[in-house]
Amino acid sequence: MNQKNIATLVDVARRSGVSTATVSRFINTPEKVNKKTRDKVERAISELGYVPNFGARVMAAKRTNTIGAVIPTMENAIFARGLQAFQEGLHDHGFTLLVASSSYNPDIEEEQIRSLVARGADGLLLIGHDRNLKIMEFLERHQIPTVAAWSLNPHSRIPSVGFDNLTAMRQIVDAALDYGHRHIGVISAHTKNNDRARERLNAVRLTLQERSVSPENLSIIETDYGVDEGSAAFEELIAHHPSLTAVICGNDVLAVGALKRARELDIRVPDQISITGFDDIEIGQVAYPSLSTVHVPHRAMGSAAAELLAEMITNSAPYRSVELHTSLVLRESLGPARTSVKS
Amino acid sequence: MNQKNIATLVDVARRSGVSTATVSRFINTPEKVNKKTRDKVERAISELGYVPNFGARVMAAKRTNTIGAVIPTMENAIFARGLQAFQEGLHDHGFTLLVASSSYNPDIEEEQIRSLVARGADGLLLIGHDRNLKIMEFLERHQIPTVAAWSLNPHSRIPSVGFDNLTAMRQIVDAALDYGHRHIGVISAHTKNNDRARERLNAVRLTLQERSVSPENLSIIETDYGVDEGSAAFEELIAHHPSLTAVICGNDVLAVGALKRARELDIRVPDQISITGFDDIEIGQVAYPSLSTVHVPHRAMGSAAAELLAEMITNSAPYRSVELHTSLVLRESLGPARTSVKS
DNA sequence: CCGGTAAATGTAAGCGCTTACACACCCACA
DNA sequence: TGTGGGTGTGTAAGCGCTTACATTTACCGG
Repeated sequence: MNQKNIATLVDVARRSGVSTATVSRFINTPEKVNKKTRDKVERAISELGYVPNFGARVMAAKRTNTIGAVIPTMENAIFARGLQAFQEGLHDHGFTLLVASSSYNPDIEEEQIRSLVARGADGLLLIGHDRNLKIMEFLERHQIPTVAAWSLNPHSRIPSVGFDNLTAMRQIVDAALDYGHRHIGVISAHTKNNDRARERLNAVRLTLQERSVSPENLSIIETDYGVDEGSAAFEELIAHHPSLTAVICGNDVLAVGALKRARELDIRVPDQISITGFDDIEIGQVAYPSLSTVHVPHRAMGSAAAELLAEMITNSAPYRSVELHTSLVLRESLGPARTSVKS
Repeated sequence: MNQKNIATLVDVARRSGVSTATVSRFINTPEKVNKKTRDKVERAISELGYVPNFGARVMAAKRTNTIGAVIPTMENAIFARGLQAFQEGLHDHGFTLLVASSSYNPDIEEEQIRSLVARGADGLLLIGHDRNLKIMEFLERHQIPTVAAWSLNPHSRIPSVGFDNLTAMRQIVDAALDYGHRHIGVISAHTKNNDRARERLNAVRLTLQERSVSPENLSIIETDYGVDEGSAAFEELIAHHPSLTAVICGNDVLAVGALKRARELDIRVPDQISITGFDDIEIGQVAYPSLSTVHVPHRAMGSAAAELLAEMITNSAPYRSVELHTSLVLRESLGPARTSVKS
């Protein structure tokens, strides 16, 4: 025991009268040690309250059974459900999940990735594909199996587990156009360093173009993530563009913020204006009116990511991506465009 | 370099023509290294893309600048905001946060605590005070500074950063009674292994008793955490107890579920029945009708916990708890009891 | 009773880092 | 010119574990 009074492997070995190797075997491959020895060691361990030192273990064995995930934020619900499923999936494969958040800041993301790798993460889950070359090379050099989720990019050096944000967003834009909306506002998350937001925004542009709606009828505002931010953006949008009949939001949280402000301003949704979201998280179904949105299979995505990563780590399986599909959820907040253009 | 092609301290030392000690100093205490040497080492490090091995570092230095947090769930929003503030506070003190979740299962919580400690966490944030003696002793033996949040317990061996759940819940029960409610339902989270839920439930019992409302007028249902669980509990409650005029929920998520089901059943809130929450998370203000609830200063709690923990680690400061205060948030979902007892 | 094989255990060499201690300078001062 | 005291560096001993390899033990058939 050292001054901190913490038992080490050596203490256990001494106490149970065997060698350190045997104790180590007891911990890692108990079937290779004799039943009687096993009992002795077990007793010593519990008497001493011994816990293997993780750092030492990693150093000697070079694997940690730990997977790291770096997500943009813990504060909001988007990633929570998928992450929970991811964690459950990993658990089934004997891995532990460590989560860190980047606040949507690429420098912090890089720092967190390095920190997780230094901590011996056997694999990594990242969100999206937007990150600089340096960090990608770092990951390659360290040969850390990595997958990117919530996004799909066949050109990336790392496999994706996710859905095509462009196609997904198109579904709901098409729906809005089908309802007759021709003057459309968009509340988007910041598109810088965020491929998901960028693709969703792009989807709006492309769909309008395809269906011959003039770009002049499109008003876009980018904002931070958050309910209040969504509210503020909504108010600004309709103040400057009173002719809008639909506001497409980049995610449910922004949409719910817009919904809330609409109610506060006595603007009836969807009678006077339609509002749509993206993600299909709980907040959208309890909102009033309930939110029309794009359903993302968060849990399936988390599980698939866990599966893929486990595969990559244990069999060093080849590059493989998993594509998931989204679906339209039509609830109350999207309705026909009002006939009179003036409110 | 080893077979994995990862640079080590030795490689850096060789490349920059100095000793390993100097490289180590460069990393930990650069001011003790001569400017010229510093430049050489710096160049070598960046050329090699060197990252210190965390395990080795921990083993040799015995501190990690890492704080662990074990929360019951990531899937829902309750802990998210406080945790984000906690993380920000830690960051200011140079600590990194690692989060693990226990799914409200004490065995998993214990496993996660051990895992975090084995990983060299310098300190720990836990939720509430309900845990067995064994794990408390483990923490003491390893001398891991630990604080418990979201709860307050002067008798615990570890300091609290939180609020008195009993007092807090009383505020809203009193408000309901003031509105004339005398037949009250409660949708509580499971109280086993959850001191917060237990105290909140207790608050309802005590308050009714003090104000001479018969326990027979109180109907309690315990359920898992979740919107759908709240909905189901609400439906069951009113099916069995049609005379209820108010339903007090243990948290906002359950309350929002109740609200949602009420709307689906065409029960007008608060005209026919009042519903209250606890926590004051976003989902409550976007719900319809908006939720009357108890505001918990999540961010302040997270910051205070970070402060306290940093203090405990760096100065090994003495035991000190921080009490925060909650406040009533009256929105739409709580109103006067309907005069006719029958709906 | 012996050689041979398999099972169980021990020995000891690292893993990549930090840090106590030793050593080499260089400068100021007497 | 010799001495005291910085300042910068180097040397090398661990930190607590895993694991290749060596050794011992147990048991088999002949």
